[in-house]
Amino acid sequence: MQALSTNTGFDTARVPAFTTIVARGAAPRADTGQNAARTIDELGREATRLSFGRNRVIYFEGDPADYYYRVVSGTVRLCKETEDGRRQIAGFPGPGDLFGWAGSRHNVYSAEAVTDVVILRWHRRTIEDAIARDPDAGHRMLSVLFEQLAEAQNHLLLLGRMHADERVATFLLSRAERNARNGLDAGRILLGVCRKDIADYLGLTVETVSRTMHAFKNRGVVSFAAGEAVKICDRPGLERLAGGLAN
Amino acid sequence: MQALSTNTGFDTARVPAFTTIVARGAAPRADTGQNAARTIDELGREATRLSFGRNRVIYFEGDPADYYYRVVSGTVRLCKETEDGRRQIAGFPGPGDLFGWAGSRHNVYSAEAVTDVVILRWHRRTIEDAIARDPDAGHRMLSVLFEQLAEAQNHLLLLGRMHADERVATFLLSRAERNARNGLDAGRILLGVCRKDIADYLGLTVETVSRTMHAFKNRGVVSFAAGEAVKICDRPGLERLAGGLAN
DNA sequence: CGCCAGATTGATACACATCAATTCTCGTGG
DNA sequence: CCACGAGAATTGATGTGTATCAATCTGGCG
Repeated sequence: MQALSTNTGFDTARVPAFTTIVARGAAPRADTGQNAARTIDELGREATRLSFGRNRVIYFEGDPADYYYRVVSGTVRLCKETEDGRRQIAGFPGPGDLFGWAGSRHNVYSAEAVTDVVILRWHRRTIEDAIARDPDAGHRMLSVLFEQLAEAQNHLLLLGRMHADERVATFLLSRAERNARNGLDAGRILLGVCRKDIADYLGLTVETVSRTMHAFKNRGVVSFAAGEAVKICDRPGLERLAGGLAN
Repeated sequence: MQALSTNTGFDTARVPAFTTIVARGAAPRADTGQNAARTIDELGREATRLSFGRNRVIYFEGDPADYYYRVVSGTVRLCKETEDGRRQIAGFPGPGDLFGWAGSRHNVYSAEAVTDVVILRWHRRTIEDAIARDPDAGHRMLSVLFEQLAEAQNHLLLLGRMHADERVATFLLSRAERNARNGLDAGRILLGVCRKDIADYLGLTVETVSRTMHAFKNRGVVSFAAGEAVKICDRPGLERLAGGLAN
């Protein structure tokens, strides 16, 4: 087991060359008071704090999955690509969200920085030790995983059976809800990811995403504001478009 | 906490009317020696043994998710439906596989019996108690979940970005591998589920599944045998069709 | 000001869905 | 043992939602 006594007991040995260690073992931001992440919070001192520039790779699909991560600031994308360039995005972890270590041996997806990001990283063993010490920590880790599994399974229905307009509406609503959870205005969505990322998350093309969003605008369901902001003008309408899958 | 001292300490109070309690707290079949399920095995005595006839519902999407299940025999489907009848299947748990309790509060998917099935059921609290007693049990539960999450994430790429022939080829190979894990002939696939279930798992229609499988047959990649059996004649060919996603 | 990546818009193509018959399979009863 | 029926699977003809290809537009930045 690693040294736990010092305030800054983090290792740098395994940090990939393209990463930069930004901070000492400071406590993670408490911006999202998600109870599910508490276990991780308590391990704040054992975390390595890393930052990645826009579009840098945090880890590759196929790499040994020995670490667990938490986003401090910025947005990450979890993605996977075929040789001929088709890409699927599984999710966009944001501040407070956990990701990584999603398989026994190797990562199933890559993780990349959508924006400049700051993340905390723990070795798998650190988490395992914490669970061994504190049974309650095990429950909380299980909760986190159950939530991620539920999210992935909802995503299956979207990709397998929903039409383009339902997919886009569902995406907009999920973004709005994320805003609400973070105490922001739920009526004004900051997308935070480009059209290509949205398309690859929804299993569509950029053209279809663009057309669908403009169709929503023309119907008066949303309007476009400064920057990448989308304003929800008719939430019930948007929910109807999402087909009752607004979660 | 429930009584643990008796050999047959299972409750019947919450068994839905359409289920039948078949057996006493007998040890589960050790047919699949998957280490990941060991935790559950050790709890065999606390399990309720249930059986369901073909197409009966084990639990509904939206029901409180208080139970965890293990398949003893038969095949289960995890599925979700829109009001207008579109259906997505997330997976087909078979002997030895765990399912259920996949969200904090409520089930995200329904579970139904594809064939006649026998399953073991534990209350969530039983699992939580086991984890509290035995830290190693927590790791094993986490492993199970990580595996399920990885499976779901692979399924995302299939549904979001793969063509019909790639989907079908991937499905056939995954069935073959399951056979191999269970000690059966990996060259002879017993589908065990009807075309509609395959279609809803792959995000296609029955017609497309049928056409694609026959196209494989005409190319000499597979051949059809008695019953629902499919014989793999050209495994490298099938793997090429799957597009390197044969897992 | 001019560059360039990202976004939009339009015209066309195509993979798969949909609709519509058959044909197969297998359990059941005469 | 065979006829029957019903659900499942196959096969064919046609439709359509979204991809693809191809410009054009926009906005941030050196």
